[in-house]
Amino acid sequence: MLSLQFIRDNSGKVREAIAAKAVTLDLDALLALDGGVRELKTRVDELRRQRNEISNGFKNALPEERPALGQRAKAIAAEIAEIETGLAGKQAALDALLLRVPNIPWEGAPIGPDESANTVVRQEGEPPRFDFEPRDHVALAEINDWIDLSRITQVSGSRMYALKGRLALLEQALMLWVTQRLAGDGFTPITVPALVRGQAFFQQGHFPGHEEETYEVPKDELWLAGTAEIALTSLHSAEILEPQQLPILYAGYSPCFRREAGSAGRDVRGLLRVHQFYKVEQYVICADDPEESARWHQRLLANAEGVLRDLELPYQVVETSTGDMGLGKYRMNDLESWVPSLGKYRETHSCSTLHDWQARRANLRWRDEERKVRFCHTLNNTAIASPRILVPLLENHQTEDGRVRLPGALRELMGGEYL
RNA sequence: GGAGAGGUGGCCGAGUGGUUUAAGGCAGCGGUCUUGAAAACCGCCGUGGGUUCACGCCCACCGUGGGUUCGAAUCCCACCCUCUCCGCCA
Repeated sequence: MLSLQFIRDNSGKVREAIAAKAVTLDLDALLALDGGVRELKTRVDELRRQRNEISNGFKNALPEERPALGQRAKAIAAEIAEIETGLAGKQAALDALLLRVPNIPWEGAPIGPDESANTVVRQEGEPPRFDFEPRDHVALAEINDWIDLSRITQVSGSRMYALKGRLALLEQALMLWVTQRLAGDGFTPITVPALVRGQAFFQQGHFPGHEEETYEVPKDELWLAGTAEIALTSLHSAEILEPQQLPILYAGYSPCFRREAGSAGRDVRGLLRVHQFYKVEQYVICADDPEESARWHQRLLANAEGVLRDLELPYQVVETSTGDMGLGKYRMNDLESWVPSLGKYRETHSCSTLHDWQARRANLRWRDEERKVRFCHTLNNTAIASPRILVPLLENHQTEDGRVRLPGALRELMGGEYL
């Protein structure tokens, strides 16, 4: 969400953002509604003032004057009610449009309609060259009895999986390993619910628009979040934070649920795209200083790169295009890890700066040094998400005999050189 | 699932129809005093919106939405939420 004031004053910029992000939104209709709402509000406020004046004088009026005063107040109240009916409609329409106004993207973001416009910033590490026929992660896991992909479908359907043995252990070890390194870096480990209210999705920015991708539990009016970001954004909603509370750094762990409704037929094999997974998310609430949030963006990115480096995975940093970054984002960098069986890099991390777009929705504010109330900035990035990370991890580190050699950083945790 | 209690400003806590943004206290900010600090004393201290060059003025907000009334934090109705106890339970 952007402020109406900003939209009014910068309609050109907003128009460019709407085009760059390929959003369907009639800005002129929005501005017209805004004008209408303000005009009606001004009239209603003036009528209210008149009514209040009468009410306040009522007690001191002579008894014989009171009926006439009452009549006038009632007439004004009727007029107010009539205007308010129109006002409510306009306001609701305006609010609905306002939720669809995109954030202004970073000037350096490639402009384009979708991921085809994304650019690779740099690549780190060398994709491995195997002197044998490498297996994909499903084959590797099956050889080692680390996975059940077929039986589990009778329990839960497609895009479900069961990890077993050392691989099940590895998943939990990875979560702990990543959480501990973030905790050592000043992030507060926090475990949050995946079941959240619809309101939290609106605050985070996923709703309206992405309900189809989200599991709903209608009986309890709850939804299953696809990321801890939903709960973490909502956690401090409507708060006014003191300067000394900022920045807030979280390493949020949660199960994540995604319907993958729009991705039928894509990545159906294995662990790449599943309905339920587990994730440690880096989350930052900081002051609304673009330079400061830019620094946090780099820090979140560096943290994620550190994880990939220590997992000894080749990866590339992607500058996400305007059309691919989503409505609320200012800047987005994906990290894509090398997946040998596909012969390409696949997204394992996604780092986003939202400026105050999300904080406005969540009504998340802070009081600056001059005691002025301002919206915060929020950022987030994956720290690790499993089982997706297991795909490059298994495939890049496989040996000819079907084993998986662990990166040095995990050997102590897993008690051995091999998984 | 059953029963009860309660939702007032950053926090605690008064307030049951009339200028109530709302007593009082705590916290915070500024000042006096002090070598400094503490204490004491004095002052300031909610959010959003509209309007104004500005000082300011106006409107709304006491969980939410309706209703009664000239006038609602206060009365009525519905709903939501939180807490406690019991039951069930990882």
